[in-house]
Amino acid sequence: MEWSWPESVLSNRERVVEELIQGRELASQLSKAFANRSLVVNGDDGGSAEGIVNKILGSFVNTLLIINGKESDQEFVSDQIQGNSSGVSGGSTGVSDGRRGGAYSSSWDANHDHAANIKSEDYNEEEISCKSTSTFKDRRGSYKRRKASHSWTTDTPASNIDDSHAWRKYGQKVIHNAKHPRNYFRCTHKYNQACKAIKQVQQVQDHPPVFRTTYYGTHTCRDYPKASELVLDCTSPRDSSKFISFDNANCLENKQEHFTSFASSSVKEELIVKATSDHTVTSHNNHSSPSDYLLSHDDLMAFDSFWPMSEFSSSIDQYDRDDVFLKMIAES
DNA sequence: ACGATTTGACCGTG
DNA sequence: CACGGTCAAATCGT
Repeated sequence: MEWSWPESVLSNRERVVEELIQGRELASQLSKAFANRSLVVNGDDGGSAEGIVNKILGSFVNTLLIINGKESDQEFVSDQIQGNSSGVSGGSTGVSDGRRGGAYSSSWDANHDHAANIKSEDYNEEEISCKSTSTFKDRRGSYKRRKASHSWTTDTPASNIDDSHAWRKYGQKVIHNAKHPRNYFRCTHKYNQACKAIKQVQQVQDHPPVFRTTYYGTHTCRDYPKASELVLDCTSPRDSSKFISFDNANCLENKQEHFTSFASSSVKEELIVKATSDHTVTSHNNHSSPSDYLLSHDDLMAFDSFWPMSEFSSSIDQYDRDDVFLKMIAES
């Protein structure tokens, strides 16, 4: 039952999701930057609120470009980003091309060789179902080595930073030329909710201890305290122009309690964030229909659930998202 | 008893 | 063939 829709359709679809997720993560960083003034990103200015805002804008511009099929037009990209960011931040350096500064490489360069990187994300549904067959035991250790799926890295002084997700360790490996072993974690809900999120934690420095956590994949599970309550509802569900609201002061104001409580509980120590998103989306899922080029409900749910401690929540009612996306794409 | 962790085996990739 | 990512039986912790 293999469907073989054009890969570009699927890759674009997934890339849109990844771009949105990245934007959301950046938004969370921004909130942390506000909550914890000491946040540093990768040693450059990317940790400033302004820098993060620019990256967020770049991420969402990417999304629109992917949808429009204009992502290869780098002049267009630069114009869009710089124009937008200057309007918001009062004229900054804008979003870099992702290589400069090493933080959050953007999709338009990361995806030039996208077709060559079409590999399976480990544990797509096909593989899971395959493993439940008679070959389950025989395929022990079988996997597709991850190449460059959406990932980001944080450096922390402790290995057990609370990122508000439930992780389960599934492996530890001595890494060549590394002093410390690498630890592998998957989401606790990998099986009961088919959550694909994993992370790797490795100590990269002794004194002071620095633990590098690399996240792969996105949480599609819903295992965080009343996340739905964090979905801001201060705009009309039908107001698609505020689909993702980063500048809605009312929202932040109304949810200030949530904001501060999350920030204070999750940022316990000075957090040094090194963002190195190697932003190539990989997938060879072929079971989607062409209409899935528009984000599916699951994708949107995944996006919405991805960042549990994000104070910047989608202000859209979940039941209206498909409509909103249709409208957004049409408007773009 | 049950879930989490440990750890050696397995296997794909480069 | 070395390396690194994952599996799963054994073990541990509550």
